[in-house]
Order: sequence, then C-alpha cells, then structure tokens
Amino acid sequence: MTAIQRAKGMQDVLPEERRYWDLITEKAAELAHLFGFQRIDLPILEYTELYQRGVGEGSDFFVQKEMYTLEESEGVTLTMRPEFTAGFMRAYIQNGMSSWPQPVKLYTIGPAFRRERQQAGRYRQHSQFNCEILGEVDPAADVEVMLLAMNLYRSLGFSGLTFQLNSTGCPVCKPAYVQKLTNYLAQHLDKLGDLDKERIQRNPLRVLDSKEPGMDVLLADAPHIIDHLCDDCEAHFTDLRGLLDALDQSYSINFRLVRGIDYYTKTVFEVWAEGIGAQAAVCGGGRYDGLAEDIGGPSTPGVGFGSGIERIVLGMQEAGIEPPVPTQPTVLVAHFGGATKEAAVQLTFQLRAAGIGTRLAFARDKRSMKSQMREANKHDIQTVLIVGESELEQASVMVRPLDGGEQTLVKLTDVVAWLKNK
RNA sequence: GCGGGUGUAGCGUAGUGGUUAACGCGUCUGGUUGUGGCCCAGAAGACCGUGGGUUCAAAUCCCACCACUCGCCCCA
Repeated sequence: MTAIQRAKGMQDVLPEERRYWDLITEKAAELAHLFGFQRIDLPILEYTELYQRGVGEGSDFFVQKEMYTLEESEGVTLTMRPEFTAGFMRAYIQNGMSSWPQPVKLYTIGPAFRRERQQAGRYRQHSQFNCEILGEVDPAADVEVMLLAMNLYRSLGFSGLTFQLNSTGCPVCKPAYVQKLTNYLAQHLDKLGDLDKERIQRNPLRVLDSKEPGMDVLLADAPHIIDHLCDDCEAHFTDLRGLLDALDQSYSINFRLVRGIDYYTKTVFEVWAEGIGAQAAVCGGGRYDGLAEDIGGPSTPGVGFGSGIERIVLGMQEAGIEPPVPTQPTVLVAHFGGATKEAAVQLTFQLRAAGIGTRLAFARDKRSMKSQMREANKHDIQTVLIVGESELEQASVMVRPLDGGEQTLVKLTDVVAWLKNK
C-alpha cells in the first residue's frame, strides 16, 4: 500500500468543487444565525463510551465495525465522531449549558467518519451541517429545525423537495407498537424475504424501510405507529402538524420512516431531494429526548438534524445549480528579471496593500513576455502591468489592457489610482 | 460482509494477439530582438491498475489480486 493514493472512502475537494461547499456553508451559517442559532465546534475525537452509550450497548455491530477507534492509553480508547448529536449533548452537559438561557440553539459544520462501503454521496469521511435545539420540548422547536433545513435547500436553488414526517413514539408507547408490528409481520412470514425475517429478530422497525419487492402492499396494511401513540406523543404530533399547516408547509406522513436507536422519540423527519443516487434523503433529523440520560446525564430534551454536505453538492450538480466562482486577481505584473523583477515584486505588494487583487509573474531568471502574456490570458487577467527597464528609467510601468485597448505609460506613483479609476 | 460495472499519459478516448501504443483537450517551449487570445511547429508526459499464466509474440486471451464506482447490508 505504498501507492500515492488517497485512502479508501476519502475525497479531495478540488477548487472546482470547493465553490459548492463555500456557498453551502455560507448559506447554512447565514440561515442558522437568522434563526437564532450559535456556532460551536466540537472535537473530532471523543471517548468511545460516549458513542457506545449513546447508541446502546446492543448496537455493537457498528461500534465494532463502522467506527474508527484508536487507543489513547491502557484501556482508554478514542473514537472519531461517527455523528454529531451525542457530542452536542455531551458538550451541553459538560459546559453547564442547562444554566444558560433555555433553550440552547447550536449549530456546527465539520467532518464525521464511518467505516462503510461508499456509495453515491456517501463517504467514509463526510461533512455535516448540524443544528440542534437543546432543552426544549415545544413542538415549535421541531418546526424550527425542520424549516431551517428546508430553507437551506430552497435558498440553494433546489426544487422538488419534500418533507417526510413521522413519529417514532417514546418509551411509553413504542414498545407496545413494536410488539403489534411484530405480531402482524409474524402472521405474514410467508410473504417476507430472508432479509426481512432477520430484521424482525434484530430490529422490527427496520422492516418498515425494507426495499424488498412487494413490501409496499404488505406494509400498507400493517399497524402504523401514528395510530398507536400515547397521549403525550399524540399531542406533540398533532401540535407539530398544526404548526406546519399554519405555515402552509406541506409534508408527507411517511409511516415507513424510522430510527433504529432507542433515544429517538416523537418527531422524525427527512428532506428528500432528487439526483443523489439511491439515498434520496439530503437531511435527517428528529427529537431525541432520551439521549441525555442514555449517555449518563440529566434528562434533557433535544431536537435537531444533520445534513451531509457531499450529498447537497451532488444534488446541486445534478440540478445544474452553479455557485459563483471566487474572485481572482484581474491584474498581472510582468517583468524581465533582475532589477525589473525587484520592482515588479514591490509593485505587486503595493497593489495588494491597496486592495487590488494582483498576480505576480514568476520567473527564476527571465521569461519571455509572450509566456507572461499567455499566463495572463489563462487566468482571465484584465490588465497586465509591464515592468521593463525603459519604463523604470521613467519611474513608470506600461499598463496593457487585455480587452484590445491601447497600452499607456503610467507613473509608478499613479498606478493604484489609475487602476481604481478604470 | 455481499453483488454489478469499470481500470490505456493530468483529463477524455482509440487501439481486441504482431515492429519505437495513437488522437483530442490540457501543460511547457518556439514562430527573431519586450506583448495574450486564433493559427502553426515542437517538447514533456503511459513500465496499457498489479502479479502470474498461455503464446514465437499480450494493452489485446486466461486466472488471481488491487483500486475506483454503483447498489445491497447497515445507517448514529
């Protein structure tokens, strides 16, 4: 493995693609601030226990196979964050945010790591925009994070977006529902594939988002969780829908939308977009009122979402959305080496100090003017400043516009003003 | 972990058994002495993914492996 090659599942973000990231992160931060969220940054490495507890000891499947874990010292391991929510909650508890004005609304943008086979828009290192409201049970908080996500994709120019909405209940009502679902599925074992039979054992809710053929019909008649919610969850869901309706925000109740982890409660939602392969979801979120206790802290409600930047980029490219190209210098300083090079370097930094984006022609010794002009042309330079010996004798530079205009001799002391008035 | 597709210069491709592997784009240089785009010329750049095998002869046929990619599993 000595090849010069990036590690499996990793991506280089080159300038051409980076401009999508710039636009996304810029819009995300702008919206987050508009909604009253504050940015924080969390460590990439956390003690492994945080994720073990957060996700549940039973889910050791991914703990062993899909997390990057390294040994810190004897018996102590650190894990590269596979997600953000547990880290948010840890930071909330550890920094005493329960004594801040409630609720606490936070967002962050950064990388997360999962050791899985890659698919379209799904990599081992991926970046997420995450928003969380901690310490609030009001369904209006759910609406805030949902609409923040939706507004982001709208402002980026997406069309054909849909909200997928469901409730996953709570420890009061979920177990009974899971039992009802299991019973129903048990009565139709003959219509299930091997994969779904295994899912019944491991996590019956997962049968709901099975991609096996024929499941649409079978699941349509299965018990749906929203018909089996406890009073509290029912009220929360009703309130949430009422608020969305009041906002004229459309959504699809999707009874097959599930979260496999126990700390999720009540609201679960996704935003779907086209053009990102088999994974339609461009964002996933929900309420996690049980998480704080799971990781060993005081009961703290929370709701939020995470959105994969790579998937958004993919969707934008698919939709033909063009982010702006970052501004580059429009002035190039050319020279002939020796004393003219020194003068050219001085002029270049003088222009930059005056706020004029400037590119300096590099040349170890001397370089043909043709070559320097070609360089200017390739970089969409509008004006070339030629620093030659004859010009220097007059304390001037030749100002050569590339749009076909005449070149003129300008005093060194007047160059900045000349360029600014142009 | 399972399955499909693909691997020839930086990028996109041609070449399907026979001399120094081709073309386009890109890069660099030049087309007289200090001036871009277009055009012209030249140069650099590929152990044809890797390793075996078949053959007088392999980029080309066979096998294995690796990588990339898409999907399944899983999805915090």
